[in-house]
Amino acid sequence: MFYNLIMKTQCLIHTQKITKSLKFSKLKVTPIRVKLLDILEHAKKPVRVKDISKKIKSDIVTVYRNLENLILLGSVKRIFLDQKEAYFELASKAHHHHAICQVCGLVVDVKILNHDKLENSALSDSNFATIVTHSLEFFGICKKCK
Amino acid sequence: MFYNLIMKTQCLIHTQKITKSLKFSKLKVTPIRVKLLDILEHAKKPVRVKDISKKIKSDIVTVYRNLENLILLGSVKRIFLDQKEAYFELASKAHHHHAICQVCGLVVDVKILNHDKLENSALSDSNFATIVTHSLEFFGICKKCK
DNA sequence: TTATCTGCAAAGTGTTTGCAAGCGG
DNA sequence: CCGCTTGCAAACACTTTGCAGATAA
Repeated sequence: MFYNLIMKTQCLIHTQKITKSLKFSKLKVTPIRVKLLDILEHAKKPVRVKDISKKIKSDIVTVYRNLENLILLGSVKRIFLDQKEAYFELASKAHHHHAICQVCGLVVDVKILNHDKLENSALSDSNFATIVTHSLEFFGICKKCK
Repeated sequence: MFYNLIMKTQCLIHTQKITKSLKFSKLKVTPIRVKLLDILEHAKKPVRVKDISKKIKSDIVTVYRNLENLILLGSVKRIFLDQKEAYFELASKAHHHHAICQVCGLVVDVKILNHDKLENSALSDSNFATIVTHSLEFFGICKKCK
């Protein structure tokens, strides 16, 4: 009972937060957007457009357009895990990388220290004026598939 | 004069090398394949299918199929620089990364030490059984565009 | 009410597949 | 001559665009 009440309260707070951030971005608060952000917030790994579309039962085009908006606003990041399709993540997650299982496709987050060192090293070797960001993905085999 | 002679000799040697490697792979030595490998060998940055197709004046499908063969044989690597299209590089190039200019699209190679350290760090943090490889791309602004 | 948002249809782009004709060994 | 290779047409998958009706503010 108590647990349920707590969950409901947390959901309420959570939805309010999403609503607030949409309003702040001058985007209308539509059920689709609330659900979309909710999915991203609770996702444990980068999500694909079709997954979102299926979960929230809305047209895939609408999902594309909303993600595009959120990317322009800086709330969402597009991730490249393979050439096939795009994956998406909340931009507010701390900078991290991914390990992808080459057998089953499992994706897990990887935190690596010394980003600055990496980027500085790249800076000096590339003769670029600035390095803005980087993407780093590891490919291997997870314990289940070994 | 001398210079020309040297160049011609070098080209000859080079073509012979390509021919040999194709024969070794049990692939027929066709003009398209020789030209394709020649382009890859002389490319200073990852190349796109359409560039190759245009340069060697052959159907884009043929280029796709030949690249696919060469990838299976381990001679060529597919690179992901953006979501749009695939880029290709000779696999024989030492493992390295790329810095991509967000303004003009310039791509330069970047060599970073300590790959093993990176992969070991990922290994311990991901709970994977093995890390086979990784891809690392830097995004920034080149000196010309600054 | 009005500007924004959504769903459907259709177009665009990169990649793959099927098949008949061409060519290397 | 045989089997691999090529080019063309068409299929495919992901993404974007156009537009009319629906909806949040």
